[in-house]
Amino acid sequence: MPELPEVQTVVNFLTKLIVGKTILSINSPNKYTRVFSNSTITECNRFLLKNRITKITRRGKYIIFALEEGYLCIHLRMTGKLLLNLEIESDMKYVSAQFEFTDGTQLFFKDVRKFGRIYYSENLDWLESKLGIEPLSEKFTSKYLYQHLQQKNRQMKPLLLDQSFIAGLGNIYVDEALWYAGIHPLMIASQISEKQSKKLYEGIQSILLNAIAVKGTTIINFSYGENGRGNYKDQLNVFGETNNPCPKCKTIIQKIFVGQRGTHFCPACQPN
DNA sequence: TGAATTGTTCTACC
DNA sequence: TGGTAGAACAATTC
Repeated sequence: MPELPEVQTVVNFLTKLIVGKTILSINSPNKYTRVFSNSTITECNRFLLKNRITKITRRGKYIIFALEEGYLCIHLRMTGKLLLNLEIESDMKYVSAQFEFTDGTQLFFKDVRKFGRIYYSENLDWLESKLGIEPLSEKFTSKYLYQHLQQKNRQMKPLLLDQSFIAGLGNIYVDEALWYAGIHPLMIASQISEKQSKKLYEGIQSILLNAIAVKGTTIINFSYGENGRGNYKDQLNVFGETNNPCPKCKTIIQKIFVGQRGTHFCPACQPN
Protein backbone atom coordinates (compact mmCIF):
# COMPACT_ATOMS: atom_id res chain seq x y z
CA MET A 1 0.00 0.00 0.00
CA PRO A 2 2.25 2.75 -1.22
CA GLU A 3 1.64 6.09 0.44
CA LEU A 4 3.74 9.24 0.35
CA PRO A 5 6.96 7.79 1.87
CA GLU A 6 6.84 4.72 -0.35
CA VAL A 7 6.21 6.80 -3.45
CA GLN A 8 9.04 9.16 -2.49
CA THR A 9 11.31 6.14 -2.05
CA VAL A 10 10.46 4.92 -5.52
CA VAL A 11 11.08 8.42 -6.93
CA ASN A 12 14.47 8.67 -5.22
CA PHE A 13 15.44 5.27 -6.52
CA LEU A 14 14.30 5.83 -10.10
CA THR A 15 15.91 9.27 -10.24
CA LYS A 16 19.33 7.69 -9.79
CA LEU A 17 18.71 5.07 -12.45
CA ILE A 18 16.52 6.28 -15.27
CA VAL A 19 16.66 10.09 -15.48
CA GLY A 20 18.22 10.95 -18.82
CA LYS A 21 17.02 7.79 -20.53
CA THR A 22 14.99 8.04 -23.68
CA ILE A 23 11.79 6.04 -24.04
CA LEU A 24 11.55 3.83 -27.09
CA SER A 25 8.18 2.24 -26.44
CA ILE A 26 5.61 1.20 -23.89
CA ASN A 27 3.45 -1.87 -24.13
CA SER A 28 1.15 -4.07 -22.11
CA PRO A 29 2.37 -7.67 -22.27
CA ASN A 30 -0.90 -8.96 -20.83
CA LYS A 31 -3.08 -6.69 -22.95
CA TYR A 32 -4.39 -4.94 -19.86
CA THR A 33 -5.27 -1.73 -21.68
CA ARG A 34 -7.19 -0.19 -18.78
CA VAL A 35 -3.84 0.69 -17.21
CA PHE A 36 -3.63 3.59 -19.68
CA SER A 37 -6.18 5.63 -17.82
CA ASN A 38 -6.63 8.63 -20.07
CA SER A 39 -5.38 7.34 -23.39
CA THR A 40 -4.90 4.31 -25.60
CA ILE A 41 -1.64 2.41 -25.87
CA THR A 42 -1.23 3.73 -29.42
CA GLU A 43 -1.62 7.36 -28.33
CA CYS A 44 0.72 6.77 -25.44
CA ASN A 45 3.40 5.34 -27.71
CA ARG A 46 3.11 8.18 -30.20
CA PHE A 47 3.51 10.63 -27.34
CA LEU A 48 6.39 8.85 -25.64
CA LEU A 49 8.50 7.82 -28.61
CA LYS A 50 12.02 9.27 -28.37
CA ASN A 51 10.95 11.36 -25.41
CA ARG A 52 13.69 11.80 -22.83
CA ILE A 53 13.02 11.68 -19.08
CA THR A 54 14.40 14.93 -17.64
CA LYS A 55 13.25 14.64 -14.04
CA ILE A 56 11.25 12.39 -11.72
CA THR A 57 9.19 13.94 -8.95
CA ARG A 58 6.28 13.18 -6.64
CA ARG A 59 2.95 14.94 -6.07
CA GLY A 60 0.73 13.28 -3.45
CA LYS A 61 0.93 9.58 -4.27
CA TYR A 62 1.58 10.19 -7.94
CA ILE A 63 4.99 9.53 -9.52
CA ILE A 64 5.67 12.13 -12.20
CA PHE A 65 8.08 11.59 -15.08
CA ALA A 66 8.86 15.01 -16.53
CA LEU A 67 9.67 14.49 -20.20
CA GLU A 68 11.16 16.83 -22.77
CA GLU A 69 7.59 17.21 -23.94
CA GLY A 70 4.79 16.63 -21.44
CA TYR A 71 4.42 14.41 -18.40
CA LEU A 72 3.85 10.77 -17.65
CA CYS A 73 2.23 10.13 -14.27
CA ILE A 74 1.93 6.78 -12.52
CA HIS A 75 -0.27 5.91 -9.56
CA LEU A 76 0.66 2.61 -7.89
CA ARG A 77 -2.64 2.26 -5.97
CA MET A 78 -2.65 -0.89 -3.81
CA THR A 79 -0.10 -3.27 -5.21
CA GLY A 80 1.79 -1.48 -7.97
CA LYS A 81 5.58 -1.70 -8.16
CA LEU A 82 8.14 -0.37 -10.59
CA LEU A 83 10.93 -2.85 -11.18
CA LEU A 84 14.05 -2.79 -13.33
CA ASN A 85 14.30 -6.55 -13.30
CA LEU A 86 11.77 -9.29 -12.73
CA GLU A 87 12.71 -11.86 -10.11
CA ILE A 88 11.22 -14.80 -11.94
CA GLU A 89 9.86 -15.24 -15.40
CA SER A 90 6.33 -15.95 -14.15
CA ASP A 91 6.20 -12.43 -12.72
CA MET A 92 5.45 -11.28 -16.24
CA LYS A 93 1.92 -12.46 -15.57
CA TYR A 94 1.33 -9.41 -13.38
CA VAL A 95 3.04 -6.80 -15.54
CA SER A 96 0.52 -4.10 -16.50
CA ALA A 97 3.00 -2.14 -18.57
CA GLN A 98 6.55 -2.48 -19.85
CA PHE A 99 8.78 0.43 -20.87
CA GLU A 100 11.70 0.02 -23.22
CA PHE A 101 14.49 2.57 -23.32
CA THR A 102 16.79 3.31 -26.22
CA ASP A 103 19.79 1.91 -24.30
CA GLY A 104 18.15 -1.51 -24.20
CA THR A 105 17.10 -1.44 -20.54
CA GLN A 106 13.52 -1.85 -19.37
CA LEU A 107 11.17 -0.79 -16.61
CA PHE A 108 8.31 -3.02 -15.50
CA PHE A 109 5.08 -1.85 -13.90
CA LYS A 110 4.10 -4.96 -11.98
CA ASP A 111 0.68 -4.82 -10.35
CA VAL A 112 -1.06 -7.92 -8.98
CA ARG A 113 -4.38 -6.19 -8.30
CA LYS A 114 -4.23 -4.14 -11.52
CA PHE A 115 -5.55 -1.00 -9.82
CA GLY A 116 -2.51 1.09 -10.75
CA ARG A 117 -2.84 3.62 -13.57
CA ILE A 118 -0.68 5.49 -16.08
CA TYR A 119 -1.60 8.98 -17.28
CA TYR A 120 0.03 11.18 -19.85
CA SER A 121 -0.66 14.87 -20.24
CA GLU A 122 0.85 18.03 -21.66
CA ASN A 123 0.77 19.76 -18.30
CA LEU A 124 -0.05 18.94 -14.67
CA ASP A 125 -3.10 21.15 -14.24
CA TRP A 126 -5.44 18.17 -13.83
CA LEU A 127 -3.34 16.93 -10.90
CA GLU A 128 -2.95 20.30 -9.21
CA SER A 129 -6.68 20.92 -9.38
CA LYS A 130 -7.54 17.85 -7.37
CA LEU A 131 -4.70 17.54 -4.87
CA GLY A 132 -4.33 19.47 -1.62
CA ILE A 133 -1.20 20.76 0.06
CA GLU A 134 2.02 18.73 0.24
CA PRO A 135 2.56 17.84 3.92
CA LEU A 136 6.33 18.20 3.61
CA SER A 137 6.29 21.51 1.77
CA GLU A 138 7.21 24.82 3.37
CA LYS A 139 3.66 26.08 2.92
CA PHE A 140 2.33 23.37 5.22
CA THR A 141 2.80 24.92 8.66
CA SER A 142 1.26 24.26 12.05
CA LYS A 143 -0.82 27.40 11.60
CA TYR A 144 -2.01 26.30 8.16
CA LEU A 145 -3.20 22.96 9.55
CA TYR A 146 -5.09 24.51 12.47
CA GLN A 147 -6.76 27.13 10.31
CA HIS A 148 -7.96 24.56 7.80
CA LEU A 149 -9.12 22.07 10.44
CA GLN A 150 -11.24 24.85 11.92
CA GLN A 151 -13.14 25.12 8.65
CA LYS A 152 -14.09 21.46 8.41
CA ASN A 153 -17.03 19.73 10.09
CA ARG A 154 -15.85 16.27 9.20
CA GLN A 155 -14.48 13.31 11.09
CA MET A 156 -10.70 13.44 11.37
CA LYS A 157 -9.94 10.09 9.78
CA PRO A 158 -11.83 10.58 6.49
CA LEU A 159 -10.63 14.19 6.33
CA LEU A 160 -6.95 13.24 6.56
CA LEU A 161 -7.47 10.56 3.92
CA ASP A 162 -9.00 13.15 1.58
CA GLN A 163 -6.30 13.91 -1.00
CA SER A 164 -7.77 17.32 -1.74
CA PHE A 165 -7.19 18.32 1.89
CA ILE A 166 -3.64 17.00 2.34
CA ALA A 167 -2.02 15.05 -0.50
CA GLY A 168 -0.20 11.79 0.18
CA LEU A 169 -1.53 10.44 3.46
CA GLY A 170 -3.04 6.96 3.38
CA ASN A 171 -4.58 4.56 5.84
CA ILE A 172 -1.35 3.57 7.60
CA TYR A 173 0.09 7.01 8.28
CA VAL A 174 -3.24 8.60 9.19
CA ASP A 175 -3.75 6.02 11.94
CA GLU A 176 -0.18 6.59 13.15
CA ALA A 177 -0.47 10.40 13.08
CA LEU A 178 -3.77 10.41 15.00
CA TRP A 179 -2.30 8.07 17.61
CA TYR A 180 0.76 10.31 17.94
CA ALA A 181 -1.46 13.34 18.52
CA GLY A 182 -3.88 11.55 20.86
CA ILE A 183 -6.83 12.35 18.60
CA HIS A 184 -9.76 9.95 18.24
CA PRO A 185 -10.41 9.11 14.55
CA LEU A 186 -14.09 10.10 14.89
CA MET A 187 -13.41 13.55 16.33
CA ILE A 188 -14.79 16.47 14.33
CA ALA A 189 -12.02 18.57 12.79
CA SER A 190 -13.41 21.95 13.85
CA GLN A 191 -13.44 20.81 17.47
CA ILE A 192 -9.73 20.01 17.55
CA SER A 193 -7.84 22.29 19.95
CA GLU A 194 -4.87 24.34 18.84
CA LYS A 195 -2.67 22.21 21.04
CA GLN A 196 -3.94 18.98 19.49
CA SER A 197 -3.52 20.42 16.02
CA LYS A 198 0.08 21.34 16.77
CA LYS A 199 0.75 17.82 17.99
CA LEU A 200 -0.88 16.40 14.86
CA TYR A 201 1.30 18.63 12.69
CA GLU A 202 4.40 17.35 14.47
CA GLY A 203 3.16 13.80 14.09
CA ILE A 204 2.48 14.02 10.36
CA GLN A 205 5.88 15.55 9.64
CA SER A 206 7.97 13.33 11.88
CA ILE A 207 6.19 10.13 10.85
CA LEU A 208 6.56 10.87 7.14
CA LEU A 209 10.21 11.92 7.44
CA ASN A 210 11.03 8.89 9.55
CA ALA A 211 9.31 6.57 7.09
CA ILE A 212 11.14 8.10 4.12
CA ALA A 213 14.44 7.75 6.01
CA VAL A 214 13.93 3.99 6.31
CA LYS A 215 12.41 3.68 2.82
CA GLY A 216 8.78 3.17 3.77
CA THR A 217 6.73 0.38 5.24
CA THR A 218 7.05 -3.24 4.23
CA ILE A 219 3.48 -4.21 4.79
CA ILE A 220 1.95 -6.83 2.58
CA ASN A 221 3.10 -5.57 -0.76
CA PHE A 222 5.61 -2.81 -1.02
CA SER A 223 8.98 -3.02 -2.63
CA TYR A 224 10.89 -0.52 -4.69
CA GLY A 225 13.27 -0.77 -7.55
CA GLU A 226 15.38 -3.86 -7.59
CA ASN A 227 13.61 -5.71 -4.85
CA GLY A 228 14.57 -3.21 -2.14
CA ARG A 229 12.41 -3.24 0.98
CA GLY A 230 11.31 -0.64 3.49
CA ASN A 231 11.81 -0.90 7.23
CA TYR A 232 9.17 1.35 8.73
CA LYS A 233 6.99 -1.61 9.71
CA ASP A 234 9.04 -2.00 12.89
CA GLN A 235 8.12 1.53 13.89
CA LEU A 236 4.35 1.22 13.53
CA ASN A 237 2.55 1.83 16.80
CA VAL A 238 -1.12 1.14 16.06
CA PHE A 239 -1.56 0.11 12.42
CA GLY A 240 -2.07 -3.63 12.23
CA GLU A 241 -1.58 -3.90 15.99
CA THR A 242 -5.18 -4.87 16.79
CA ASN A 243 -5.43 -6.63 20.19
CA ASN A 244 -1.82 -5.77 21.02
CA PRO A 245 -0.97 -3.34 23.84
CA CYS A 246 -0.54 0.38 23.08
CA PRO A 247 3.20 1.25 23.22
CA LYS A 248 2.40 4.27 25.40
CA CYS A 249 -0.12 3.01 27.94
CA LYS A 250 -0.51 -0.77 27.37
CA THR A 251 -4.24 -0.48 26.70
CA ILE A 252 -5.37 -2.92 24.01
CA ILE A 253 -5.44 -1.39 20.52
CA GLN A 254 -8.88 -1.48 18.91
CA LYS A 255 -9.90 -1.74 15.29
CA ILE A 256 -13.06 -0.07 14.06
CA PHE A 257 -14.39 0.93 10.65
CA VAL A 258 -14.57 4.60 9.77
CA GLY A 259 -15.87 5.46 6.33
CA GLN A 260 -15.49 1.78 5.37
CA ARG A 261 -11.79 1.87 6.24
CA GLY A 262 -10.11 -0.26 8.87
CA THR A 263 -9.00 2.13 11.61
CA HIS A 264 -6.64 1.32 14.49
CA PHE A 265 -6.51 3.38 17.67
CA CYS A 266 -5.87 3.32 21.40
CA PRO A 267 -9.10 4.04 23.31
CA ALA A 268 -7.13 5.41 26.27
CA CYS A 269 -4.66 7.68 24.46
CA GLN A 270 -7.22 8.82 21.90
CA PRO A 271 -10.45 9.57 23.81
CA ASN A 272 -13.47 10.82 21.93
C1' DT B 1 -17.83 -18.44 -1.86
C1' DG B 2 -17.76 -14.15 -0.30
C1' DA B 3 -15.31 -11.05 2.62
C1' DA B 4 -11.33 -8.14 2.78
C1' DT B 5 -8.24 -4.95 0.86
C1' DT B 6 -7.20 0.43 -1.10
C1' DG B 7 -7.50 5.23 -3.19
C1' DT B 8 -10.40 7.66 -6.11
C1' DT B 9 -14.63 9.03 -8.11
C1' DC B 10 -19.43 9.21 -8.56
C1' DT B 11 -23.96 10.05 -6.60
C1' DA B 12 -27.13 11.59 -3.22
C1' DC B 13 -28.36 14.33 0.45
C1' DC B 14 -29.26 18.55 3.29
C1' DT C 1 -24.73 25.43 -4.20
C1' DG C 2 -21.25 23.55 -1.60
C1' DG C 3 -19.89 20.64 1.85
C1' DT C 4 -20.28 16.15 3.37
C1' DA C 5 -21.34 11.04 3.57
C1' DG C 6 -21.62 6.87 1.58
C1' DA C 7 -21.58 3.69 -2.19
C1' DA C 8 -19.27 2.02 -6.22
C1' DC C 9 -15.34 0.51 -8.68
C1' DA C 10 -11.05 -1.69 -10.05
C1' DA C 11 -9.10 -7.20 -9.44
C1' DT C 12 -7.29 -10.67 -6.70
C1' DT C 13 -6.41 -13.63 -2.67
C1' DC C 14 -7.59 -16.92 0.79
